[in-house]
Amino acid sequence: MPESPVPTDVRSRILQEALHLFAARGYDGVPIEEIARAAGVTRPTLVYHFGSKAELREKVLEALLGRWRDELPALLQAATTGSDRFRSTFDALAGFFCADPARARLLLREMLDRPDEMAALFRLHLQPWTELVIDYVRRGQEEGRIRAALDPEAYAVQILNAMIVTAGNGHRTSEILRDPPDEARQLAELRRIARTRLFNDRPPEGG
Amino acid sequence: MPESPVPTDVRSRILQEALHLFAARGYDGVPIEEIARAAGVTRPTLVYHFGSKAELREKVLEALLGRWRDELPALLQAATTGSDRFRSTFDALAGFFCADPARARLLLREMLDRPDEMAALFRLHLQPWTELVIDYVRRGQEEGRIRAALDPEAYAVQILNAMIVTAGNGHRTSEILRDPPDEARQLAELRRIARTRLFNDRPPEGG
DNA sequence: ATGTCTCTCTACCATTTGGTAGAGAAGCGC
DNA sequence: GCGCTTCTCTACCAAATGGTAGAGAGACAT
Repeated sequence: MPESPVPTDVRSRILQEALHLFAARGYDGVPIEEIARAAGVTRPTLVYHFGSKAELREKVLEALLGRWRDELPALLQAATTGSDRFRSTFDALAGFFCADPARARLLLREMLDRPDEMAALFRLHLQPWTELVIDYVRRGQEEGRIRAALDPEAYAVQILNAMIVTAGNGHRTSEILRDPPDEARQLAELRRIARTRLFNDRPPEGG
Repeated sequence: MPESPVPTDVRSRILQEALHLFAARGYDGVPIEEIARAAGVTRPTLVYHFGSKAELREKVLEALLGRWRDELPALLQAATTGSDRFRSTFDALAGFFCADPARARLLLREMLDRPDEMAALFRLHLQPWTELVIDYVRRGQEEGRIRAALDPEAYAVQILNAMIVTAGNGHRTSEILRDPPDEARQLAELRRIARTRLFNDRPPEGG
């Protein structure tokens, strides 16, 4: 169970508890009183620091996207040095969300609750990186390494979506089945799905 | 915009409005007063018919899963008669959710809000069908038509998840990009992703 | 010591919300 | 007509919730 250490700073503690509670039960499902209690303070202290529940929501989201934005470059750069660039990139991205499933769950919830604002935030923080990936795919297509019939934008959205859902809901969503695959199996298959669709011809299959 | 016709029956009207409002803003985000108003009655009338907000939630979910369960057999059977069984099955399943995106969104929300109860309901209503699909994949693997390295359970969960997310959030979630693909493009690419991963060797690519 | 700034608390308030009580209307068998 | 059931309403209530007021404690510079 990947749990972050408890920060000493009050604001950080509130942000962290809010992230986990909002992710678990949704913005409307969690009274700020409960967030404050989890952070070891009272409600007025919370609103003193954040002004209102709505502003707390913004700050939680901003912190999450900010961390993503700050870690993405390092992740993607590290992904260029390994022997299997596809795998490195995939695992780095998946690792970010699996490090704390609450991140993925909060993103899912916010995309459902406020799709427009979320789209704007995504564009603001992440557009350069998504375009970088898409350009990379396009180049691969010109060079013949990547399937020509692949739709780069749709492919990227699909794989990213699948990753977020799996990271956020992985161990739960699969319990439809008699022998439900665990998160690791799901991520491994997702990686194979993504890889098989991506590259033009790959001798049998690895991981 | 796929909109269902307004039922004359009060209970059905309430159920339909509840489905759409819960899907749009979540169970905790919608007062039953608003649902009642949308259905053209007052709050006490709603609770007269459904007992409580929680029971209304159950009935909405039950109606959704029930309809799915009732339509699935016909869909899957129709899928066995076409020339391209994979495409028929995929499109039939996608069509069910795209007919009203609120269905997919409600499922997503409920999986986030109450994963355990949802897993139980899924098992109850849908397990036979999922197992049928998985057995079909296993047989295909034995016959060599389907990739041996494919994890049937994980594959099924991944594709189903992706379909639900795309149907529920398709036109929104992709707005990260400068040139966002519409839902049709996303579903088409998802179908190619699923097909490419599934079959062992398929001359170039179709749809 | 004194004033100021930061932070936290207790006590309070207004609104929203789910649910209930009880009355009234409409249909129906008799 | 009369009683019974079904359905809907207005009026009301109690609890939960977001937010405010104002006091007090501590740090710190002067």
